[in-house]
Amino acid sequence: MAQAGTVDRILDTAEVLFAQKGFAETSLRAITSKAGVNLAAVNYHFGSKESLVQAVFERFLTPFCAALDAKLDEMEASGVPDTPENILGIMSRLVLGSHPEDPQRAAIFFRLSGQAYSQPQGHLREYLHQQYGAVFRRLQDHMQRAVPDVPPRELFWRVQFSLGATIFTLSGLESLKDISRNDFNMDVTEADITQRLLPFLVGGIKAPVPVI
Amino acid sequence: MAQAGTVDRILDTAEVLFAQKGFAETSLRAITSKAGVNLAAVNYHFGSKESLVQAVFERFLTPFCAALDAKLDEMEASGVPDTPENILGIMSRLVLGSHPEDPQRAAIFFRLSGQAYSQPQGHLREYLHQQYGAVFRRLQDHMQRAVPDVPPRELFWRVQFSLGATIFTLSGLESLKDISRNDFNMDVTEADITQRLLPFLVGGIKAPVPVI
DNA sequence: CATCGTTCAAAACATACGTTTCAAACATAC
DNA sequence: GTATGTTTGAAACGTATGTTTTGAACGATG
Repeated sequence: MAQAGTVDRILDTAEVLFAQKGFAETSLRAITSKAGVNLAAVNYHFGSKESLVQAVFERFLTPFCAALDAKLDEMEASGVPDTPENILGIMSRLVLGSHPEDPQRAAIFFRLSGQAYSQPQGHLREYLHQQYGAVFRRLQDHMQRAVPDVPPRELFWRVQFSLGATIFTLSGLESLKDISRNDFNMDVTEADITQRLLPFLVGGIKAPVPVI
Repeated sequence: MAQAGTVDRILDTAEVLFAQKGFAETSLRAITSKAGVNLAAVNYHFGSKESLVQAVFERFLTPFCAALDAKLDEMEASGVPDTPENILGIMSRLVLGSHPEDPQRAAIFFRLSGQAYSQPQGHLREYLHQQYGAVFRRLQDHMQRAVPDVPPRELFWRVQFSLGATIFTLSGLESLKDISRNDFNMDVTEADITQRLLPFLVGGIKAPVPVI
């Protein structure tokens, strides 16, 4: 099992480079040379570059969704009420605390998610939605109980808006950090942003529904 | 000036293909062959592929920002009060109505914006921010007057969140249309989304600021 | 009509990419 | 120790890319 080192080194390097430069802009040669493995190793272990991309996402999302499921179980068991604040709080604590040993990991997570969502063809997006749609729907159900006055169809879009605001902001955080440093003399971290995001999202989700 | 036809055919085709498949995934050969011009025409008229990308954005954003500036002038002159609803309403009407002869144009606009923002290296993002930062700041000033209780630094991020929710959602609208059709038996248009977006964004921007 | 700057077309160029090949190194089982 | 299946290493393959070159066609100017 000496190849385990190879496979993990490829995944570790690929996830960083994909987040930094995008999928198309990251060559297998860049990955393998930085990982210190042979060029052919990717095709040998993963079959193709596209499968590598999927593998990177699986290694990220499978544990994350499992943890989210567990947290939701815990929430239901302990009788914590369904409120937007509680649900979004669970999410943000999970994301920020998922890899406490490596704080940059959360940033990578969001950059990768942003890449996947803005991928024009969207086949990765659909793959993710079908692979992890169950957890997403469970989250949406809890949110529905939190704001029963918002019609389900309206809430669906509001959750999408929330996703957008979150991923979009945290995925492009590097540029925004510079702007905020120049314009407001303010240094900012991922945790700061999520703290500011929470009331914004709650306000949006609880907003009155216009009568059309 | 017979080349005007060539230049515009290139821009027309490039903007569609870029929106459909992304920058890196769209080759100059795909553009030129679909546009019915010679391969060398891009490098002759624009210098390089990267300059083509910038030219596509300039042709989009320069008139848009000019129109936005005019609308803000008009708003200030007519004494319409600064409220989040009014400001965001101007934006959405502007985006949706900017090319009434081609309703798909708005979708292309957002897909391109999403591409630019999620571009990992972010050099396009910075270019846009420095090129059109003035209008952005003006918009932000109006919003500040609309919600004077929100501290400027907080508002900066809330505007970013709003941008994220908007661009992110409307940039990936094709996939979301399918989901919403399957899960809610609901057909949806760009105008529908912006109508749902407005109260969400207003709720987020006006949300109470937590005491930290 | 001749000339000059501009635009177009076809071809070639150099390079980078994902992938495949094949033999050597390795680990494991008999 | 030999044989077998697995993993690595170096090289090559085929292809697609952005870019450059060269010369012809065109249109205005003198």
